[in-house]
Amino acid sequence: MRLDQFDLALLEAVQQDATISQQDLGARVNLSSAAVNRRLKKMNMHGVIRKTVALVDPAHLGYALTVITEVEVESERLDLLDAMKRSFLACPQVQQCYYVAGACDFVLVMLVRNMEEYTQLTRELFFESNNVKGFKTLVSMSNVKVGTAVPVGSEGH
Amino acid sequence: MRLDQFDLALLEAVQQDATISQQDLGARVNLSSAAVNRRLKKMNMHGVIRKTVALVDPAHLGYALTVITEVEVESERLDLLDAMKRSFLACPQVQQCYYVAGACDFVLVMLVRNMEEYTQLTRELFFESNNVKGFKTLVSMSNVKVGTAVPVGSEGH
DNA sequence: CAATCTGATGCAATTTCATTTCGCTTTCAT
DNA sequence: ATGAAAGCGAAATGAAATTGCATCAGATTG
Repeated sequence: MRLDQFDLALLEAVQQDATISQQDLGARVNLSSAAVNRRLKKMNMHGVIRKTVALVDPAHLGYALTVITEVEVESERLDLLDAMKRSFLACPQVQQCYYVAGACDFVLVMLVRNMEEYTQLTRELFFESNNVKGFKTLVSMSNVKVGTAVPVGSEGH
Repeated sequence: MRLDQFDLALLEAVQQDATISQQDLGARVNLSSAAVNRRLKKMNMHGVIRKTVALVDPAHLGYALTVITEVEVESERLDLLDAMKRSFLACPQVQQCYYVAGACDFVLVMLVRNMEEYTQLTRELFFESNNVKGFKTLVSMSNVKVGTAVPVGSEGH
């Protein structure tokens, strides 16, 4: 799908705040609300906008700790990796999981209430997997930036 | 702010999809649309819901690569750390930045179009900082999970 | 124990917003 | 030129959010 300057401006706006009315969006980018509606609908259908969600403050739900874990696997057999991926996907505390090339194999970003919850999770996710050679835990002292906005400025793809 | 079962159910729902109408939400949790409206407004005001945003697919904007960088700093002087934090915050490609205890000092999750863009960013963010002892780059081969939903089930805080 | 205060509810009226329709303009390839 | 395709704005329609109001349950107090 081809995106013009209007689309990009809309994306930039709704990435910051999806509650702005289409009228206001139109005023901001110089378009009628009908045009805004059509463009947003199209971008939703084409998957440019994956979804629109409420971002909840973890602290208010008791999730005070962000922990980053680097996991090294024993075997790279595909079925074993898939099983691990599935267990990470299924775990609500796992906010993000990347399968990476480099020193380790998986990087996880997790949200936990306290260290006990984390150690409990390591048991479930790592020890019981039988395919984890080792893991390194990094505890976040400060979540400097936790953003969701994809850069939109500069050139198109 | 105290959250009851209704609030939690609402949070769970709007974390998945913030476009559901308040009527439908009400039907789902057994509440009138007015009550849903009031509860959502309250949670917005109290910061339980930080914001509601559209999640954009990076690939559609040409951001094909996710890179994780572990940065080790030279000095932990507060003013120097703050300067670094600010430069990370200001960089749109930096999706997340954590200041961590452990082997390294910062963990960054970045979104870039290609490796060139990344090496360019390392120049701006790391080499020009004069406070980076070294950094390790992990390239994501598979973004297994990139979620935003804070766990809501189980016990309250 | 009764009075009262608080916070939250549902209903219904109102207002705001999203969505569709329609006629018009532009672009581009015939 | 000409017709098809794409996109626009204004206005009509339909849906949703918001608010006023009467009410109710639970806690607090005299």
